[in-house]
Amino acid sequence: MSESPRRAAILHADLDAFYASVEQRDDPRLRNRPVVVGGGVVLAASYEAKRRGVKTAMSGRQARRLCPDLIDVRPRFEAYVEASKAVFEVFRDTTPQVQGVSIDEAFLDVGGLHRIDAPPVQIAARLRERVRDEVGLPITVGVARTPFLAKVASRVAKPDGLLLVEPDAEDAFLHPLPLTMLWGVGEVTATKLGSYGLATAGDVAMLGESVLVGLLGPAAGRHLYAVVHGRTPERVVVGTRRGSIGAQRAIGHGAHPPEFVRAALLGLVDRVCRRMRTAHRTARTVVLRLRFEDYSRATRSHSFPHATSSGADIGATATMLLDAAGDLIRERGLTLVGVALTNLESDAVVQPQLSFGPVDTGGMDSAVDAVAARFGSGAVMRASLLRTGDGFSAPMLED
DNA sequence: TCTGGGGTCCTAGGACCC
DNA sequence: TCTGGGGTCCTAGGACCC
Repeated sequence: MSESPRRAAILHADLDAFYASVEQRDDPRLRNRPVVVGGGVVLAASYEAKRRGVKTAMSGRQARRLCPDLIDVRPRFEAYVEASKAVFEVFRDTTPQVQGVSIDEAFLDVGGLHRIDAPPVQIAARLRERVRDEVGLPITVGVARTPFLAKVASRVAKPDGLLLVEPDAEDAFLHPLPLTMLWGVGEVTATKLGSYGLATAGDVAMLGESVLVGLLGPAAGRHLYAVVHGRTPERVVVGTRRGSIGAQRAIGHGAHPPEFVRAALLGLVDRVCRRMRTAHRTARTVVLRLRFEDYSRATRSHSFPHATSSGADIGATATMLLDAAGDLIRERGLTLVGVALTNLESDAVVQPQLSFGPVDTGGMDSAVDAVAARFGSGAVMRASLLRTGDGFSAPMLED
């Protein structure tokens, strides 16, 4: 195995203040003005608002206190989905190796584009122009050897920027950065490390891996060690499917009648079941999410022996979990209820399970023949033959 | 400064199996 | 009678991301 060339060929493309930029694009009166999208809570803030201290997830009241001339716009999610699709078309037109991260960002591997006689930075510059011209939105691109470094580069370059991190300048780029600039280091970890006098990536780079593992646990410790030494995976990951589908609803403070909570929960169940069926998925685990007056949280879950998409089963299970959490709810006061479906499977797996067998005592070959005779040779390709006490049985997993 | 609606991944204990 | 190690699944909680 030969050493791969150290080349900055990963782009991280990240739309700036995405929801707010779409609103400013569609309504000229909002341009160059401090704009937030969202009602009670800030979902997105334009850079004019950010410069005044307004941040995502801040309450609307707090935001208006900081910025009295703030313009508050209701979200238009369809418009954002539409804009996202248009931007991702530009991404995929640039390279087939696109790894979506969220509605407004993606990693692009442009290392395999030998036909294009341009270095990755030029491809990145062209991408920015195209998104600006064709979709009308500002986008920042970081270019580096690994997705992680590209992500940090785009963070540093925001807004409306382009930043290349050359492979031989990675430490010089990374080490002066405060820990919170590193993707995956949040408030809790930064505070913990800060209590040991560690403020920058360079500070952490002086520590051994075992020290970090002792501080943060095996996974987080090893990950951060790899991060500060530039040893993060070089490839983008394409073709993964989501692992859970959920919905939740804030129901406000104060007492809520149990029937109200139950109805809200069943409404959420209905929503996630629809989304799941549209995605041709089934779920094996139902998770009830709760949040309380004191902002503490709790989850309750139940797994089925087999995956299902049945709204009736999922609704009954969610209701059962809610009833079982009755004491907790009465003690702490409920402010949010949610449901998530996890352990998702492809719905082909729970197509009618044709059970067949035991078929033979002669061995695998005759079992295969018997299944082929009954269901056609194609079925054998997709059947699992199970050895039983007296031969083989063939549960038909797909039809 | 008290916070909306989506997600991902990791940890840890207990049950259960070999 | 007491004693391993290793693995998987389930449940609950927590950190983090946008």
